[in-house]
Order: sequence, then structure tokens, then C-alpha cells
Amino acid sequence: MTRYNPRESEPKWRARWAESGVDTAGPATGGDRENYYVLEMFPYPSGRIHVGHSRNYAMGDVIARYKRSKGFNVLHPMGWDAFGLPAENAARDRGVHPGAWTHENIRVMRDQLKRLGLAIDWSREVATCDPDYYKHQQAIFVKLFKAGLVHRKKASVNWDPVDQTVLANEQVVDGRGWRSGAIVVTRELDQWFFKITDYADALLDGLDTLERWPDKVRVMQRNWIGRSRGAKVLFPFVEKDDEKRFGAPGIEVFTTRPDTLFGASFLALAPDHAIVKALAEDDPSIEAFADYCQRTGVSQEEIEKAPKRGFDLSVKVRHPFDPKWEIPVWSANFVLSSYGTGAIFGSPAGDQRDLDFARKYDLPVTPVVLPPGADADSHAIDDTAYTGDGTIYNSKFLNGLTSAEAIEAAIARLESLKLGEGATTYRLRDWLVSRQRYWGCPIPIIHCDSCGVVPVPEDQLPVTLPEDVTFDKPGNPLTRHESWKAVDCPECGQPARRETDTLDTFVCSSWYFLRFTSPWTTDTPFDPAEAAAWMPVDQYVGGVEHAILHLLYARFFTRALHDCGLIDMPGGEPFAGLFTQGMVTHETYRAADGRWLLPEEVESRSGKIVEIATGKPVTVGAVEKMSKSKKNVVDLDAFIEDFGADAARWFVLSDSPPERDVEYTDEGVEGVWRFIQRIWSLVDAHPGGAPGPDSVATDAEGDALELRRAAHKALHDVSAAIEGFRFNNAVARVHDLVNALRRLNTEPVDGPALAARSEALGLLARMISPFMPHLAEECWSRLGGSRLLVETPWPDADPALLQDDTVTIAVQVNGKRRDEIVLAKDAGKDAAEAAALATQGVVRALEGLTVRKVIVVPGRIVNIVAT
RNA sequence: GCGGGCGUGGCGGAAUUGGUAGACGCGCCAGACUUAAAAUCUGUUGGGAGUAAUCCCGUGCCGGUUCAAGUCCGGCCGCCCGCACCA
Repeated sequence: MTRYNPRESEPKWRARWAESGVDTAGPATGGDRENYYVLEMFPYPSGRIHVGHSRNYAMGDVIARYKRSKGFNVLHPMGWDAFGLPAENAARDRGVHPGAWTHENIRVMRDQLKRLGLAIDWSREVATCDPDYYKHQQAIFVKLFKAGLVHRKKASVNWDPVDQTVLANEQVVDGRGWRSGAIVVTRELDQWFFKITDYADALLDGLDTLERWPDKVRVMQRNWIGRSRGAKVLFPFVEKDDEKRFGAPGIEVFTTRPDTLFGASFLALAPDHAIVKALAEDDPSIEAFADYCQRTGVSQEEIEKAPKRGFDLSVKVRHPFDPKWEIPVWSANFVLSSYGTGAIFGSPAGDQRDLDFARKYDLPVTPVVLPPGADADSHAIDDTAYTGDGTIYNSKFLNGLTSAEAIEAAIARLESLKLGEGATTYRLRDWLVSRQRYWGCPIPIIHCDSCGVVPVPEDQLPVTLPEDVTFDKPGNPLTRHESWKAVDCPECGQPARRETDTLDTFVCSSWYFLRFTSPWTTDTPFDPAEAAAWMPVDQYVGGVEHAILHLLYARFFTRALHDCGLIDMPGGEPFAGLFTQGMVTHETYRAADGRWLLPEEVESRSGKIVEIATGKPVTVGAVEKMSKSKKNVVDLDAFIEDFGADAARWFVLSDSPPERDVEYTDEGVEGVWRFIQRIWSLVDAHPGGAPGPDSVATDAEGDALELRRAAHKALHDVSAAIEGFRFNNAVARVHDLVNALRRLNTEPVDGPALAARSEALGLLARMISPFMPHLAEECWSRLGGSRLLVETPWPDADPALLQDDTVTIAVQVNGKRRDEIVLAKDAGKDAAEAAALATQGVVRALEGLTVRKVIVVPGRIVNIVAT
């Protein structure tokens, strides 16, 4: 009897797999196998992989290996999201070039991933910082530019003062930069944008087709896009002078409730609305008000608690439905310039914010919507607005209509008066893609004094990053690199300047899955035929933190590429199936002086957790997602050295459902180790001359037959669990089979019994192969498998063995379980009823009662109703 | 405030279509082996009553539908996540 030694086995089998080439995907076109594309969100090469990271890859790998053994041509690639700010920070702090730092991390992490035994087609590996990759990205940028999907404009943008760059709206979380955590400030800057708003409707409607996406993610995207239907309404100026002063006939507002127009009591403009800005130039008190609003905090609480504040601009407009009705124009701190037209009309009775504002500044409050069942004479609004639907009143020609009817009628009237129209607005803003950083894909644009903005001609791509840069000063080193910046204009040949901004790294990750389909192309970003055949990704696996950012950008990108003719993807959706996996968590440890401690730096001494180095007690903190910052990580290499890659893979997939977090504990790992050894000891104890692992023991009976049944049931359940993304369930069913193999280990083992055991052990090896491929291969080999297990098709469970000859069913009396009966599987209802009524437990329970009804659900239950 | 999800033993969780609640694992307890410990193996393990057979209670709370409810319906309570002055 030997112990299973992963240190010996795992490298051996990985070498065999590499020799065999099984992990290499075949071409998607012209093959006879069905294609299946499984992808995990590619990592940022930040340093090292810990056990927490491995869960994501383990899940994708189970799917990849399972689908491959089911006969699919599987594409399971890996690459590196290799541009990003941490590389520049490392350069600044340690004097190493960002490229060198990144490539070293890639080398380390690639080795780690390889040690996990992932069935990855490494021949397709890409790194986004490689000019062979970003060259195509620059070509795509130029194509999008020429198609009018890229534009440069001056806009109020989010500036991260720590990372010294602008950020997209999606990258500002709770008013702070998503990476730095610094409070973002607003700046007016000339920046590059992708016109993702052109696709707002398509992106919204497409969500309905994504049936294999979590609802949560679809809802988040829907909310982010934030489509609202309503109307734009023009309130004409009262004073003719104002038309000239502001260059417009009046003030345009957006509303979703044109039915409440007769409740209007004021207009409110955002503090940075053009009219407010114009007025502020001559009026310091308005300027002071706008400044005050700018300084209001950015956190949720601050916004929520900030009192409504307004400033009367002393401008008047007319009501669109009544030229005699004059309405005052205010500026208010709760109006956003970035939404709608940056101006609203206040209808206080139907909107809580408007009501708060009206009460504070003593503006009129006229109710115009009568709630169902309310009385028009007595209905009044005090401090709570009525925001629901109802019957319109106090509203002239809208009186008596429902809210929905009144919206239509009001829009029709506005249109006939040429003072407004039905309109749709979105919360989604264009995607700001320029970054004032070095370590990113250079934007292939040249600024020429006479020709303006000129894209770099395709035959001059890539625009590569210069190597000779320094990071000793803040800001973007490209802006200081005079020789790199200097270039002749491609159109007029005069001296011109390169764009020094680089692209947001999310641009890189918006099409990498397309590059994977054909990374060998040099003239095009990918082979259109291969890409079209592989896409969409059948199963995408990643963290929910990308629910909006990456997953929205990628959906935009595939549509834009389709519209530019680069790929044929009519549906536009890059990811047909999405799974958002839970994290691996671990206890946190903190020394008395506040230092976080690694799990390996602490130990338990007589029931107390102490720091090994000092012996001082340690505070055990919350169980949290493994993260470098809190040091509650277990290094993958150390784990593999101790327990092997299979143990890591099995552990992170056990116990918790894949979409939930799983807690790392030493006890749990020990359990996995024990289980691995248990499997091995079963296989190792199997006699050498026994039938092979793909034998079928047709003559088995008794315990041997029971074992076959257990094996085939396990196979059936494990297959279903993998298909249904219930890996924890698959793990439990494998445990069941191992328990059956241990329980039914009868001696001596004769012919049919031995064959049944061979069959069961063979099936065990196969069903663990997607999870613990090295152990499975070792078992398969030990059992006498004729070829590599990875080249062996997934077996089908024998349906005849999935059902027992007899079934045990419960018998209830009045819904309470009183006994159970054993019946032949094809026993009729009458037989079941008779057997049930005869059992001791039933007889006892029925004492003194009369049977009224007997319900028999064959194979399930018998329920006797008695009174 | 809006939206999504979740409440089951000491813990992670299972019960996929309404049909034996607690599979499987971890932990705990007991036993075997051992001078001893570790490792390994065997067994017990929702709560309560009882020598036992057995009985009662039990899936956040209250009510309903049903022969039968963790599962369906109505109303609460609690927790987690996302968004949030979006007109």
C-alpha cells in the first residue's frame, strides 16, 4: 500500500498532456466536432496567484475538461490584462521598468497556473502590453474613429488626483477612484470618448436575450443604462432680452411626468448649467452659490443629507400651456447637469425633492394628480408628495384623464405648440477612454496645427511606447518625451505632435476574447471566419465586480466591431453564458500594533492564536475575501507543495455553491487530503490482474450489482451537476461513490464482483477527472487504462442501473410519517395501499380512526387520510 | 428610497417538478489500534421526553392553499449585494 504523492504524479501527467497536445483547440471552421468556447476573465499580472484566485480557473477548467471529454472542440485560452497603473507605481517605487515588472509577473503567474494543471491552450496566450496585440487595438481605434464612434470633446470629467488621470463614470465608485480610492474631482478637459451611448438601446434590449446570465448582472446593467421615457419641454423666456442674453428662446427641461405640467411652480437649473454660468459672470452671489454646490461632498451620505439649497436667478419663463403664467427660475443643488437637459420644472405635489424645495423657499404647491379613491375637495399635500398615478385635476384640458392618458395628451399638445416633444434620456454617458498614463496602449492620433486631428495611417501601426522613460516626476512621462512626441503629419507632412494619452485598459479587455480565436493573424485583429465561428463565448466565468465595467464595454465593442465590418456577429452579444463565481474567504489576523499577519505567521497555542515570531496574542478578525491588503491569503505554490494542485481545485469547489463564497480552513484542506488518499488507497488495493477500468460487469449481482448501481448513479448525478454548475453537489456525489466502494469492499472478490469493482473504480477516475485531473490520470493508469484518461470520452450512465428493483417509500397518516414500506419498483397503487395499511406504525396510528381516503403517489409516498 | 438575492443542525450546505427535512463534508463526542500522541479506522451526532418500543417539537415570524409546504400564495422581521438628489 502506497501513499499518493502529488509532488511526483502531478508534474509527470502534466508533461504527458503537453506531449499529447490535447489542450490545443482545433480550428473552429471545417472541423467535425461542435465548438465550445469557455473562458475565465483574464488576470491582471499583479504578482503572484493565491488560492483565492484559483477558484475562478478551477471552475472554467471543470467545464473545459468535461466538454472536451463529451466530444466538443474546446477553446480554453489564457492571457494577460497587462497594462495598468500598478506597473507604473512599481516603476516609481522600485526603479524597474513597467514592462520588465509586468513580464516578470506574467512569467511567475503563468508557471503557477500551469502547476494548477489547467487544460489551457497555451499556444494562444496573449498579453495586451505586447505590440503585436495593441497594434490591432490601434487599428480598431482608427476604424472606430473613421466610423464616427470615437470623438474628442471638452467635457466635465472625473479627475483622480492620486493616479493623476481621468476616469470613466463606471470607474468612479461612491465618488472615489476605483483603484486609488481618492476622492475624484471634476475638471473641464479635452478627452477621447467612445460613443457607447449610440448603443444604449441595443445594449438594453440585448439584455433580454441573455438567458444564461445572472439576473443580478442584467438588472445592474439595465439600471446603469437607465433609460427614461418622457418629454422635453421648452419654457419660453418672459423677457425678450433673455433670448438674446442666453442665445435661446427659453429653457428646455426633461420630464418623465408631462402629465403634471399644471403643477409647475418653479424651474431649477443645475449649478453648472450654461445659463447659471452666464449669470454668474456678472453676479458674484450666483458664483458663490455655484461654488458652494461644487464643494458638496461626494459620498452617499453627504449627498443624501445635503439639504436642498436654491438660488433665485430672477429670470422668469412662461408656462408652455398658458402664456400668461409666469414661473420663476432657480438654480438648485439637487439638479444634475449630466442628466437630461440639466434643468427641471418643479412640480412639488408629485415629487418629494420638489416639495422639499418648494416648502423651504415658500413656492406654490398645487396638487394635480388625484390618487385613486381620493376626494378632489379634501385631497391635500402637506410634507409628503404623492408620486403615484391617478386622475388628473386642476389641469384644464388634462382634467379627468389618467396619468398615462395625460402624458400622451400633454406631449401631443406640446408638439402642436412646437414647445416640446416626446423624448428618451439615458443615464449612460459616453465612455471616456483617454488616460494620462504611460503604461497603456498609445492612442494612434497625431495633432497637426493645420490638419487638426489625424489618425495614424494603418501601415504606420503600431505606435509603440518608448522604452526610455523615467517615473521620477508625477504625471505622464510621454508628455515629457520630446523625440517620441515629434512626428510629421501624415497628411501635410508638416511637423506635428503625437497624442500622449493612452487608452483605458478596459479597451484591451473589450476584445481579447476575439483575439484568442486566432492570435496568429498579423494584418487583422483576428481571423473573421474563426472569430465568427467561435463566438459567442459559450461560458464566461468571472467575478461580479465586472458586472458593469468590463461586461458592458465588451458588449458595446462587439456591436461596434460588427457595425464596422470587422466581424459578423449579428446578435452582438459576446458572452452567451455568464457565471459570476463567489470568492474564497479566510480569517484575518492582526497583531496588537495593527499589522496584518499572514495565516502562516500565526499559530494556535493552548487555544489562543499568537504570532509565531513574537508569541504575542493576535486579534482574529472577520472572515473576508482573500486579499493581499489584509494578508489573509494562502500562496498557491506553498499549497501545491504541501497538498498538490488537485487538492486546491477540489477544495475550492467543495462545500459551497459556486456562486457563493467558500471559506478556506485548514480543517477543510485536511479533509480534502484525507479524501484524496482514500481514493488512492481504493485504487491501489485493487488487484493487478483485474479487468480494466472501462470494463462492464454485466453479470454482477448482490453487493457487486449494488456497487454498479452506486457508480452509475454517481456518474449520472455528477454529469448533471457539472452541466448545472453545481460543483459542490458533484463533490458530494463522488463522496457517496467512494463511501459505497469502501462499504462494499467484500473479501474475497470473485470474478463478477471484481469486474464490478473495476468498473466502479474506472468510473470514479473518470468522474473526478475534470476536478482532480492528475489523481484521476494516476488512478486510470494504475487500473490499467489503455490510453490517457484525458483522451477518453466521458461515459454514459446505464439507465437500467439508475433505478433499484425495489423502492422504499414513506407512509404517512394525515401527513405525518408513521412507517415505511419496501415495494417492487413496478408495484401498483393497490399493492402499495395494501402494504401501507398493513404496517405496524400505520395500524398503531389508525387506532380509533376511520380511513377516509388513501393517496398513493407511486414511487414517492402513501398518505392515509383518517378521522 | 429603488432593484436583486438570501434566511434550514455547532459550521458550509443538500432536498432540481409540492411527496421520508438535514444528503455530503467540517467539527464535536465515543470506541479500536498505540506505552502515549499524531495519523488511520469504526460508530454516534437537529431539540425534547422515555430503560425501550415509541412519541412530541422542528426549515426567520404570522396567516392561507393542499391529502401533503423548506418548496406555492398573502403579510411581517432580519441579513447581504448593487444603484441612488436620474427629474
